[in-house]
Amino acid sequence: MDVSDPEDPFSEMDPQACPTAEAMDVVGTEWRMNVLHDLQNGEMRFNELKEATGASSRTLSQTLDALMDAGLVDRRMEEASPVATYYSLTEKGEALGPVFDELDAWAREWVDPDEVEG
Amino acid sequence: MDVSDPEDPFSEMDPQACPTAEAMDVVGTEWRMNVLHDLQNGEMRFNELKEATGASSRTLSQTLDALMDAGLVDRRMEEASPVATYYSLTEKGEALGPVFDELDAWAREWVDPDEVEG
DNA sequence: CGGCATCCCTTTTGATACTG
DNA sequence: CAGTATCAAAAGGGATGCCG
Repeated sequence: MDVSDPEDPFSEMDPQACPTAEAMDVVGTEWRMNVLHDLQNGEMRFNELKEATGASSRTLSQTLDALMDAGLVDRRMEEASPVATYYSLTEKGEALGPVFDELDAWAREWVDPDEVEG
Repeated sequence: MDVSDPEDPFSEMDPQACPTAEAMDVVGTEWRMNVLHDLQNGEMRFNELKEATGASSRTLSQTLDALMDAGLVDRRMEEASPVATYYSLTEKGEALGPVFDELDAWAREWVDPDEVEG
């Protein structure tokens, strides 16, 4: 009479069950994907990312927090007066490049701006 | 004093600006990615997806709705008595295969179950 | 400039119940 | 089995103000 069904392979979606599930847990939000995508072009400052993604400072801040926490993004701060912060991909983050490349290819092939049919 | 800054290249993130942005708009949620990923292995029934993804019937229903709306998923219903519905990827949906392949590869390479360092 | 705190509204999601 | 409807809780996200 255990709570969890013994027949069930993974009672409640253990992310461990499938690495891809873990991956989606980390990358699976639009904000995170957008930031990651934008950073593929190299390091960017907070406000640059803010404008590029359209996120509010609060949202961007949280997103970057999550990404740094996941080890996908690195922060570099300059000790200057107005403070300059630069965000960039870690090796782990850059390793996602191929994923975005494929997504990009897919988008260009299947997501047409006007659903062109002619 | 207009609300939108004339200097701003794309006042409010036109998805059209970048096809990839569009793509992320369509695939960029964990539920959608999970369903899409699960369907890569072939057609599945509603309840199978429900158990596989851990989504509630309401959530799964909405997710499938969005995916069908985006033309990524197809529905096939059998006119039997208890009603059997099967969901599968459309050509457009299957075209996302490489994306998941890459994501999978990345996950296996960078997302270790125990963060193994040995 | 970077980013945290607060207020508050919107969206998402889960339970639960009900229908064909 | 495959959903839909309803309700209430939780998370997400924007606006604004403030501080280092």
